[in-house]
Amino acid sequence: MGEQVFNITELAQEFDITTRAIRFYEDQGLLEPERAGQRRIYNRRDRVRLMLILRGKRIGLSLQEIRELFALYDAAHDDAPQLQEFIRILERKELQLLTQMEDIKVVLTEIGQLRGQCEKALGKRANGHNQVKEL
Amino acid sequence: MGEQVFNITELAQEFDITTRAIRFYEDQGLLEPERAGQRRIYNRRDRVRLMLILRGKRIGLSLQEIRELFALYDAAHDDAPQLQEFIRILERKELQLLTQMEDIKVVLTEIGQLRGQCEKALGKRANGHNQVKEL
DNA sequence: GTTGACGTTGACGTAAACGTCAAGTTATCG
DNA sequence: CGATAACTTGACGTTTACGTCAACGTCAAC
Repeated sequence: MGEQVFNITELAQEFDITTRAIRFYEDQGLLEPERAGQRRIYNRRDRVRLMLILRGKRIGLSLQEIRELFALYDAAHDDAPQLQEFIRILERKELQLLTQMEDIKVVLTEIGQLRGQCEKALGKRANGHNQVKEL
Repeated sequence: MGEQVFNITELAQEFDITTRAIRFYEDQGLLEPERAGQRRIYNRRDRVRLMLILRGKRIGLSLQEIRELFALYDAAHDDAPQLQEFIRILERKELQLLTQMEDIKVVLTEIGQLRGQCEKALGKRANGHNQVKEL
């Protein structure tokens, strides 16, 4: 019943990234897996961290920002000034993300319009709904 | 009645970027302003392009991707295969953007929870004053 | 024992997106 | 006219996020 663990290639395959990337995240202080000798061993918590890293990247955070958030979150539980700082960062991020979502909505709308125009130009019927994968 | 035009520093200030960046976008084929002698003169269409570039960047497009979209959009009006290609690119982007929006929603939710925890830890009341924005 | 798969640590290379000079050009103001 | 500000084109530097070797360790299998 030992905790479930993973090695580096398993994680790399699961998340479709390279082992190099994972080691790089460790260099940057984003992961601290156990070692068995010199081999890295990742537990479920490490795996969650990796997921957070990748999601952070997808929404446009730099590795440094991700590290700062991790660090602040870790430190924040017992230090009031840190908590205040953490809240400020979160609020800034929240505003950025809301802007980003607005941008995305605009672009999605435009994409829809452009696709409509294209299909019209191709003589297709805009038959109500355009199935996204019919090519 | 002459068309409204701008110089490079005006645009830089308006969009809070450097002139270097604007020239760089031109190097990359994203802008082609007129010239008065060697000075660049931007019209409203150039300005719109610049806005599109910046919005593209905000949603995570590379300059190359932005250029491809511009090029395809320009060419797409009179070439059916190009139109098909354009549609494919748009659909791929659409899927990416939907994923990105999902990520953002998740993070916004987490941010809300974290802030709640922090404020609780600080003994504050969630007295409503900081509802940064509603979805 | 050695072969091969897998893992490790450096060290160096690379692409994107600019920043930062340097050195010259043009417009304007007094 | 000269000074100054604003603009120009290179050319090289910088940061981020890895990729790409090279050289070595290790462990099970043959």
